[in-house]
Amino acid sequence: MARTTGSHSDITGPRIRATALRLFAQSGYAAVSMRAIATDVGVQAGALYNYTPDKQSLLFGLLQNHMEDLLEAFRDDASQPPLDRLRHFVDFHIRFHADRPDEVFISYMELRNLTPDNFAQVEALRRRYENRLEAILQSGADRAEFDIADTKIATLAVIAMLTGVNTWFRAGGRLSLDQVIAQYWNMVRKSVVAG
Amino acid sequence: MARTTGSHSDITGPRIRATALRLFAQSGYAAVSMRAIATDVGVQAGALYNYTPDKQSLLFGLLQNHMEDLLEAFRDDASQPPLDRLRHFVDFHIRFHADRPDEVFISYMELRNLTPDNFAQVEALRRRYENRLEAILQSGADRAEFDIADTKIATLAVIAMLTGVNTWFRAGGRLSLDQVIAQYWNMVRKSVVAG
DNA sequence: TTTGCCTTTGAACACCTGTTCAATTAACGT
DNA sequence: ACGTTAATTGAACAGGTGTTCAAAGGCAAA
Repeated sequence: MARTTGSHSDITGPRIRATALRLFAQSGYAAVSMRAIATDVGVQAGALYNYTPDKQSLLFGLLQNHMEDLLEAFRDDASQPPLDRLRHFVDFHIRFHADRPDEVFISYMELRNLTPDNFAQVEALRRRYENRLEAILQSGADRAEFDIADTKIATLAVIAMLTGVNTWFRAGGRLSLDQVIAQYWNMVRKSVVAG
Repeated sequence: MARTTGSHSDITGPRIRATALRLFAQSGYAAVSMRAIATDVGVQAGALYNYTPDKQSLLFGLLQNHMEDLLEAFRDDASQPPLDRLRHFVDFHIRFHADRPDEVFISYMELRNLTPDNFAQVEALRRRYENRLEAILQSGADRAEFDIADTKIATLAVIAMLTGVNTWFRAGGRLSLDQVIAQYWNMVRKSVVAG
């Protein structure tokens, strides 16, 4: 056999990326072989190389796409009051990440499996996202509406707290996403507003 | 050659565990071969099997030790006011974790490389640690000194926030550990105390 | 100095790794 | 219907994987 019936790059390409994402999240980049991805998709390992130059690019593409989607999806309006902007950030961050558990997971776990160049690119994108939050916190601190000792640390603290939702939240669990967001918003708000 | 001069299990054993810890943290469990560990220690791969039945046990032992050390090191005094107990927790958690970056790292990253049985055991230890914090938050909520919607979520939120310190803190950086702890304590305190 | 134990070597086992490429065949435009 | 292009196979490559074990030799007690 060679080319198989129904085969098409518009179908195989996305399926390879989706499978790689799922398997990387499940078992880790190093533990997933190209043959395992191929078998799951239903092709031979060689066929993967029509869609990625190598395994590393497959991982990098997934992380890069995720970070770019994240940056593009977040809309901030600097003309709004800082507290409103912060609430929007908390709501957006939890919702966006809850929708993409696998992407979020590999974005944190597989960074060290990127080549130095690829790592630097993904890291730059993440820094840009963090800066968006820091700008909000800084704006609130400037107007004395927030009481924050160090905006850099507060940024990292808030993001770590919010992203932590992904380690335990499952749709259909004890709490709805709205309830979760409400409580996290309460905690974030109280932790930064001026007394 | 067979047995080498100066070889002794009291020396080789700890060195193997220390090397495994460092390499697992650096590159990930799946990416580190037994031969890589052996080479770093200065022995042949076969020698490792005098000290561990297999690679999996090497990882499990490291995680189990870390969690048991953590549980044993944390001292809580239920007769103290909740706010004092919480401050002690924040201080302890950040300090203990800052001292053991590699252990903390693999405890979060390599959980999925444990067999189901080993995973369950480590997870149980972690749950016990989380319960210690939840008891503090619950105690404060019971006395209306804390305002917390759901203590389970608040527990996870606080731990995620505090453990996040390890992703960026490096001794000798812009801020001292004391400064970091002070700011995190501020944020945690404000996020849970009753208004 | 001899004896027996402890520790390590080094080779071997069976199998898996990422990647390449000529051959083969389906799909598509004319 | 034909010719071109796109997609896939399947074998091959060179090397790496965790693990086992007989043989070897340093070590400590008698």
